[in-house]
Amino acid sequence: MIFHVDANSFYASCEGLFRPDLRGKPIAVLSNNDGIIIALNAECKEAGFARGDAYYQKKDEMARSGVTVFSSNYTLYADISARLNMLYFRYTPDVEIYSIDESFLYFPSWDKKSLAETGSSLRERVGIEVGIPISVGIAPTKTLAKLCNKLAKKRGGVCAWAELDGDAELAHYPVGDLWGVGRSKTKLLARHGVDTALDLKRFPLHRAKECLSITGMRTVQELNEVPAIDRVERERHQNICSSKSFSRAVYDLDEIKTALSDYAQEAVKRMRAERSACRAVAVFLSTNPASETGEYYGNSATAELGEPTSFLPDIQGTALRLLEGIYRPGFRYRKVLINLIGLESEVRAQGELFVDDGTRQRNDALMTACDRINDRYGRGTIGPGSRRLVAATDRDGNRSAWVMKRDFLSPEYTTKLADVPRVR
DNA sequence: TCTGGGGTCCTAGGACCC
DNA sequence: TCTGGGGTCCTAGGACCC
Repeated sequence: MIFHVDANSFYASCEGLFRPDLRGKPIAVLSNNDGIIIALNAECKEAGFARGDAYYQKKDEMARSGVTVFSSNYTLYADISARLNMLYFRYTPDVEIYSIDESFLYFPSWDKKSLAETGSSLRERVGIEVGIPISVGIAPTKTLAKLCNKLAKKRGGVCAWAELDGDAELAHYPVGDLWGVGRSKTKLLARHGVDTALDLKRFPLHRAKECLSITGMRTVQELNEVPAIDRVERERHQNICSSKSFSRAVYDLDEIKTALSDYAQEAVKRMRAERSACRAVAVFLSTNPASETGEYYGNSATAELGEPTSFLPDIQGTALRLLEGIYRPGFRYRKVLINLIGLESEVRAQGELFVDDGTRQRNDALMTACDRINDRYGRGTIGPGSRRLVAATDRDGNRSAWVMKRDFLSPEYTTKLADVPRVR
């Protein structure tokens, strides 16, 4: 049996955790650059706000409704996520961490009663030890467990498939709300007369494969209680990408280069943390696609590296060269992205013939030293000489466009000594 | 002025292999 | 009337996820 465990309004719950003064009051968390609402608690939803709302449009209304607004604090959310999973591992060694706020827990099939009890106990323990509200869905397949979880949110936090009249529930469940059925599949299914989860459960397998491909067929199997979706348990990522929108339009190549250098350093740091090396680098540059003023321009370029590498100067140099190739003067650029592609184990990577191991070792030692300095004195303290063509703030202290806007950032309560809350 | 960031999987088609 | 059979690897683009 599978438990699907999901934290409710996770980012908003994390922010509320250290602010008991906000209990029962609306909370919203904003995206990078304080652009849109990406998480809101129940009180905030009740006040009429929704995920995806642009902050600058709702700002005044939110202030009137007494909403407390936070910028994204991923350091905090990642730490709380780790605490949740540590607790899940006490219940079963078999935990698949699916996202920052969702995990699948695998249990041997005990009798139904003790499973639902286990779900309630888990919820209670998490409430006491981590302080974040969670929901638990229990079913024989991942798709059904996720469905039960959605039902659980309205039914006391725990919902077991075995205790439901399955077909009756599926008949009320819109097919588009199922895991793995997005907008385009919903549209396509409607043409075949499939509107509810029950319709899809009864959809013939061979036809499902024809019109929905293998993934859609698996969804049909899972609705019929046949496990078909594998776990994703990967030692390392296949790609690592880093990107941020600028806080306003940027025209200047040097400014974009500075941002790209920063993202390259960030991506390489993450790659080195899992001891991987990449085979290729891709860069994407674009103006704001949503903008009604100004012409849209977006372009990307990819380059293979000589050998799989995690050496920042090589990766960054390649990225900057790619950027120069796709940059066109005169556009109002809003975003640049770097993607490290074809990741493999650094140890196993096939080396280039004429690069000697001494060079590799020196490069690695250099990168390790840089990582340590940046960990200790802050991101961007040291890096390749080509970065920081444009300073983070100008002479008057104005923030440069490539520096993220985060006006409502909460403290790093759990990961920075100076930010640990004081109690009396 | 201002609308997020980071991923995975699948498919089709081309290049190439013996 | 007729052109072999059976593969792998790679890439771009689409769909989907949180």
